[in-house]
Amino acid sequence: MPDRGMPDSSPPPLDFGGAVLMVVDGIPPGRVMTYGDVAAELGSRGARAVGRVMATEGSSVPWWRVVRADGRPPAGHEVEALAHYRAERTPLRRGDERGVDDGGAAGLDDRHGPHAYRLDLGAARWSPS
DNA sequence: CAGTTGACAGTCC
DNA sequence: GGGACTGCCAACT
Repeated sequence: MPDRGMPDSSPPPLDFGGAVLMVVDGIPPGRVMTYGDVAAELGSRGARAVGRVMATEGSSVPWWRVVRADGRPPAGHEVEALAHYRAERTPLRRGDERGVDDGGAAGLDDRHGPHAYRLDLGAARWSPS
């Protein structure tokens, strides 16, 4: 058998990114997972590597369900993620929940920054099992 | 082939 | 409770 003149130039069907997308896609609505948890699920500790995948192929998965260990959504998408959290009833920690309906510009109106809201990981953290 | 970057995490002050 | 430094892993230049 003759050799393999063709150095298979086809990429593997399931690489690191594929596994990440699969885990993220397995996160149910109303729940969130930290980058570290996703990486740990893959047997890796490259939390940053997971974030990198989300930045490239994340457009194909509910990226808003993947948040940081601080309880903050991905950088540059805080506002976009907030819209999804409110729609999915994800446990948020805005200092004090006063009803989803604040009646006005509240929600994006923060005194500490453009978006100082945080997720309640203690209640929204989900583990695949 | 090596250095740099990046949608992070964990620990110390 | 928040800010700064270091560590890790994968992809890009």
